[in-house]
Amino acid sequence: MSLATASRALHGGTRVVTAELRERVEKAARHLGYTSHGPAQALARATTPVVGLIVHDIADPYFSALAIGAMREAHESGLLVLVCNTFRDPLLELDYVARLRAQRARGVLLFGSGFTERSYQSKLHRELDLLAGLGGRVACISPHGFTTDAVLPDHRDGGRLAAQHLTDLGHRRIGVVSGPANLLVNQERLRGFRDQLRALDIELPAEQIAKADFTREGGRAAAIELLGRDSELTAIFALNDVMAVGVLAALRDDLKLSVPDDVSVVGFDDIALTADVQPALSTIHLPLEEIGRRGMELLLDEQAVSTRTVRVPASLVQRASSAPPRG
Amino acid sequence: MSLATASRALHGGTRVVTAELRERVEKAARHLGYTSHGPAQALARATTPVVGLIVHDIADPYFSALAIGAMREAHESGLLVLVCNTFRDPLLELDYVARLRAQRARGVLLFGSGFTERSYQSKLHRELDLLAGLGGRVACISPHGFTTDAVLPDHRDGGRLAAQHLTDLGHRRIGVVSGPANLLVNQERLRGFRDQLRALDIELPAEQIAKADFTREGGRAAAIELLGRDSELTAIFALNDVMAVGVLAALRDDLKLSVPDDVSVVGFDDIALTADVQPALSTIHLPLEEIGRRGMELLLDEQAVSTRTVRVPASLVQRASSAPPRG
DNA sequence: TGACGAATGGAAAGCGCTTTCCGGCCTAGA
DNA sequence: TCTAGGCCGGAAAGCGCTTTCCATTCGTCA
Repeated sequence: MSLATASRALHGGTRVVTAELRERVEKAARHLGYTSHGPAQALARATTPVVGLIVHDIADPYFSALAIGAMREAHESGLLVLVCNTFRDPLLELDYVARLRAQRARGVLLFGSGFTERSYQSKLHRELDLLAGLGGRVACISPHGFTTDAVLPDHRDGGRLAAQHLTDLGHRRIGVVSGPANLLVNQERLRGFRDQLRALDIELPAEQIAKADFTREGGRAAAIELLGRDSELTAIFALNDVMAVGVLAALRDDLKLSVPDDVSVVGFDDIALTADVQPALSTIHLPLEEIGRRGMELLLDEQAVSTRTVRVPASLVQRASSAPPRG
Repeated sequence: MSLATASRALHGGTRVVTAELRERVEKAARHLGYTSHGPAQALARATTPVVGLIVHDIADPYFSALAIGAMREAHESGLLVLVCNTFRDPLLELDYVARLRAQRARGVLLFGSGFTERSYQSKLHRELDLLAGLGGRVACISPHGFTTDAVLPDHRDGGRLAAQHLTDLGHRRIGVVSGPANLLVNQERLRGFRDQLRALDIELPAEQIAKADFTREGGRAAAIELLGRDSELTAIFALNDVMAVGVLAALRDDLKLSVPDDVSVVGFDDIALTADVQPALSTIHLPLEEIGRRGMELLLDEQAVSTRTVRVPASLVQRASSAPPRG
């Protein structure tokens, strides 16, 4: 019996084989402890069963929620997922795209936000173009500064909703804990927030904005700074939940202020456990797992006639951390 | 110029090449937009630059904390990580090991716990043996029912510490929210807890143990059940933090009981945000990221003379959710 | 019963790379 | 000036598979 026959029996492929023969081959394979050689198959078939996922930090609940959605979808298509953790380093991101290309990944799904720097964007774009030239597909979540298939949560409107919520409650002097200024998502969220305030003729001077990285500790430090600069603030909007949790910690542990009595807090993303923190966090909800799933769907759906965009609305979830300002 | 020369220039490999030549080749490669073909390299070199990570649920902070540690280590060795999410399905786990073997992954790192079923264990063991026969390495976190390189957090002692803590506070009637009975980690933690109680002549009747899956909702339902069965319980020990958060939610939202005044709660793992929940959770700390890192270290360190075992101690972190029983 | 077509097994050509082996060139020592 | 030894570039084999192309066999219809 030849290799050709065996290959056909094992994978069907172009031609069908008698059930009896397949049976026989499979038994022999099992008996010999044979395992097909993936790289060789990839070479011969000119395709691999793997896709790449690029995340900034898989330990961040935001990314892991997106990831689980994407992985579920990938699993349903029988694909393996190479998870690339950039540790928020743009250079590493570029490097990973190149490596995924070398691995001939079917596609690359970019999570997290792109950076605003033009040079970064064009470099990344070039890497992705090379990938596409090799037949790889590309999709991303949130804007990355160039056009590809993308799932676009409405960050802008989310920011707007947060402003509306806080102003509806009566807040006028609101601090903002912003993430890194060069992240596109961050910009969008902030822009929506500011637009809404402006529509109501409320000021948002620079002193009321504090920068932090997207971490709990960053949020904590930023909150302390904000209230140090202006103790009259009655509310704080954190541009993501992880930082919002830090803000709550600062208020509770460092500043001994009560939330929402002294200060209201609103976050963004609605990650897991936001309902369980102290106090339960009001936030802008994004269906993260669903977003991840849709992203992978886009990546795997070959019928791309043109660039597709899936818009996902944001919504407000009011919990215990926001209330009308005291007095 | 031949392919051989180019290959040597690009990767060094067995022989060194003039700097000038390398320069020239690299420029040409860049100019042509050349990207090496990973699968072909893998075939020729008989090795791949990828390792596999098997997790039950990457969105669970326990696993994502382990994962980030492992990924950091893998990145330092220039390896790509294939993350396989089993969705807690043992069959899928077996399937993933087989697929990683087919992909000729350098090694497979198993997170999470093994199941107690003998048939599962022997099947998994067989898959892993085949992998090892192909030169792949294997390591795991927590016991899996067979011997490999392993990082073994002291689950037993963690359980013991939890019991000691609660009994030291004066609790005698303690409920336990257990995870699936067929998970080895779960067994170990419970055993340690029970041993310590027994040493103090305290009963732990079956009615004081409620089973749940390892989720927040599971913990919540289990807490309601436990207190329904015995309203005199003064404390609850949840076998992991995710369930403990569910227990807190049940107490707060469903049963309107105060923690720790009415009921004390202790968790296990010390995942992110446990300090931020309401009230801050007393728990058994495990250095998760470090554990993940050590696991990958074991996996990548080829010098394995014999099976290596890294033991990691557990420790108590007392926060606000545990206190002496009322009156 | 003969011949034609369908169906099936096998030989062989690659897929894109690495690496061994060989041959030519250059340097240095006699 | 001649030769031995060291270097370096290139040809070619081979990694393990898939798939095309042929050859063969079988079934069927005239």
